[in-house]
Amino acid sequence: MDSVLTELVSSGKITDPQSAKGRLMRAAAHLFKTKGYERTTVRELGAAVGIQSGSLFHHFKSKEAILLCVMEETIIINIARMHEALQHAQSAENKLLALITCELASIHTDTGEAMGVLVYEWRSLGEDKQKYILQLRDEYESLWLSTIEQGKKEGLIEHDGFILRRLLTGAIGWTTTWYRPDGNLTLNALAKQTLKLAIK
Amino acid sequence: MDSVLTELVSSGKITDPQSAKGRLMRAAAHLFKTKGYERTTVRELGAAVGIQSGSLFHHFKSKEAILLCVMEETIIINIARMHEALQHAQSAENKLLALITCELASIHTDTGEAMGVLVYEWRSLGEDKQKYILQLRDEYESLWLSTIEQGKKEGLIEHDGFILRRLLTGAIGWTTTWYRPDGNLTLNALAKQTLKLAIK
DNA sequence: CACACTACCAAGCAAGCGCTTGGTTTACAA
DNA sequence: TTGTAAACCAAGCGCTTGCTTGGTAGTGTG
Repeated sequence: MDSVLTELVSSGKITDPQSAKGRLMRAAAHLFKTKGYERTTVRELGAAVGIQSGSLFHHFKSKEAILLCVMEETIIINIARMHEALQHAQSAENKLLALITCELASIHTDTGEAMGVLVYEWRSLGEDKQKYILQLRDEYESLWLSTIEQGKKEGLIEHDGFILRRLLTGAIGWTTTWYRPDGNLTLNALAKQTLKLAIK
Repeated sequence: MDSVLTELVSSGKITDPQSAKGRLMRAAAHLFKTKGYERTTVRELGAAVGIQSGSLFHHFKSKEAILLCVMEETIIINIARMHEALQHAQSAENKLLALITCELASIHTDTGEAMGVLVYEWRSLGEDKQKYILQLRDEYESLWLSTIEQGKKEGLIEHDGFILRRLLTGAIGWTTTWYRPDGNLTLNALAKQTLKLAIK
């Protein structure tokens, strides 16, 4: 467990992955990612952690609350990790590479399944919950946009900032469907290839 | 209605959009895209075209069959349109621009909602149906890969072909979440910006 | 020991789901 | 006019869904 994660757990900002609730959330992320939220039943969810379906509602007040919690904590973790990664980079190119690597890692390491849920299942949230998640997302995106702006000032980037970020979001997010970390292509190599899209 | 579409309709390869079945499929694509397949009920589907829910099953043998039909015809249409577009381009750069423009158009014009369904709802298909759709998809992808290979031979492209195509797939597909054709950015301008990612 | 609290189970309710059924209307050809 | 088939309706069946309820075992605290 990395230091960013332990810090978040001990400060109470996210659920301890070791706890019963944490294990439930991991199981939920797995099922929501592989089967989709709507096709996952509370009975499957219960069985995945070895309890009755009704007992879930002792930990969460609804199925939707589980989904929300998974999404919320995933964003919080990855915002924190991105902040951390940015601190070790100075030039725009290094910062951009750090962001790309971070985002790829968020999809292909521990938070991977939850990130998939975040992207594909947000429509299953009620309207007000969607707004809340979108708000967290804006915080995350501002880290990207300010780095890209620095890149434009340094003459590294020609594209419009918003368009470039959105194209990159798609390119990186889509890797969830094809990239496998245990294959020939390392995550860092993929990050470099992706960086090459953005800069000349 | 473009000539490619009329040809496909009159040869019986796809359903006439004017027919009752065609209107139903368009309504289904709209609901599946905006609400998701699982969250769309046959009662809503019926109401959208002004018939009882049970009457749907006169046209399709199941709800899943509607989804499959929407996906199938959408790929067929867009394969045909891409073939057509490639015939008017010679250089790798022009061909690549044609492919990008075509794919963007597929997402943002008449087949747009159905394309969204194709990308986001394939997990709702049974296993054998998924395989069938994947097969059609391979046909579509081979058009991209051969064009990219031509680009590498002409020294236009540095990236690995498979990786580049997949990054572009994501970048283009993601535009469904943010690009609006009625805004300031034209579809052709967006295509050019996207092309700039791929080539030096 | 008594009390409170957390974590859970067993049972099942109300609602909504996809789909079936039997019958009616409409269109058109013989 | 009659026969046939397509298009549709009204009703509802059987099942699954998310969630509730009432109760119980285990654990720590005064």
